[in-house]
Amino acid sequence: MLFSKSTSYGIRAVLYLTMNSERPFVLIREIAKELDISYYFLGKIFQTLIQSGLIVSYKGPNGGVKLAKDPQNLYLIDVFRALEGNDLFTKCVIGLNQCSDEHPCPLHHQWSAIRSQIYRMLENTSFLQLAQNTEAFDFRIKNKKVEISL
Amino acid sequence: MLFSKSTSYGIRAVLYLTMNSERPFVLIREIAKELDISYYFLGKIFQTLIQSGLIVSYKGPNGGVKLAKDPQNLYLIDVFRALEGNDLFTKCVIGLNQCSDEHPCPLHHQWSAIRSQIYRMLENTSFLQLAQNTEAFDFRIKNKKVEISL
DNA sequence: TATATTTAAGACAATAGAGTCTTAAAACTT
DNA sequence: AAGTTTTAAGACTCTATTGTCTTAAATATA
Repeated sequence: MLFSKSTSYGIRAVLYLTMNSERPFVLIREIAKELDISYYFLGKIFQTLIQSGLIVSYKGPNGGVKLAKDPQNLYLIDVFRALEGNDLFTKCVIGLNQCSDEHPCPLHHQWSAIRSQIYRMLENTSFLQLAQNTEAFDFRIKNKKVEISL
Repeated sequence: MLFSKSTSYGIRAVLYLTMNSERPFVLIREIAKELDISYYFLGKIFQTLIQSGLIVSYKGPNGGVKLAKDPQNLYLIDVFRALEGNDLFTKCVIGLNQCSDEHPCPLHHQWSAIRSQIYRMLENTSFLQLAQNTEAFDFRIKNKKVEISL
């Protein structure tokens, strides 16, 4: 999987905040409920995003979380780096301790090309774009309720 | 990470077998030693590859493992599917239970394009090619020994 | 037949990721 | 000041992956 669960949840949550960026603060509890994510787990994820400086939080009544900056300047790569780290872009695809353009592994060149594309996608996609497209095209951001058959 | 450790080890081991495909059977112990992989763990990985029909094994003296078919017809995607499964190509990139071209998630279209490239790379790269290139260009397939500084 | 070699399979341990809960700290309300 | 709301942080559990070990089964050799 490209994204861990933490990263997937983080991206969806930040997108939710972007789509609600006119509001002062949004409750983590609300985001968790709206996106069908465990409240406790999402709380942990926000701790990381806050420590990374992407999100600002406020305690107490009327508190919650909000974007630390304009969603126009907030990119997928920011959330990815905060939650997933940078290994995808620095480590050898088959796990060798030394692998470079000069001394590549057998998959190095092919993988480098694809990895650059992933990087460009994450680097060039802002949360503002995502939010606008999500609204314009009604993209899905939450799980579909499943019918329980008895 | 694109590949789990099992998949990375599996790819390297199958490549090793391809580069030794003139030999009747190769010991798992030898592969493990040559590639700096735990013998026990590699044994487990070979069990899966054997059950998937990619590898043939033989017990007892002069036994070991070998490719089940010509490396010209053995592709990265085969080992990937056997060890990693097919989730990368079927599941939503941000983990939604329903996500399709008709009802996509916000990253669906961008990710689909990249995912197709990954698929093509895995599908089009045979182990024979990998082995030939590895020999021609002296690609790395094992870890570099690290200097222990006292 | 007895012994050595090698994979097969199951049990087990260690680690990391995912998920839950409790208490503390901060901020507001009354 | 007391109580309520909300995030912060730490402890803890659960699960999957990774890694190790032991025993069984198959094969060859002497």
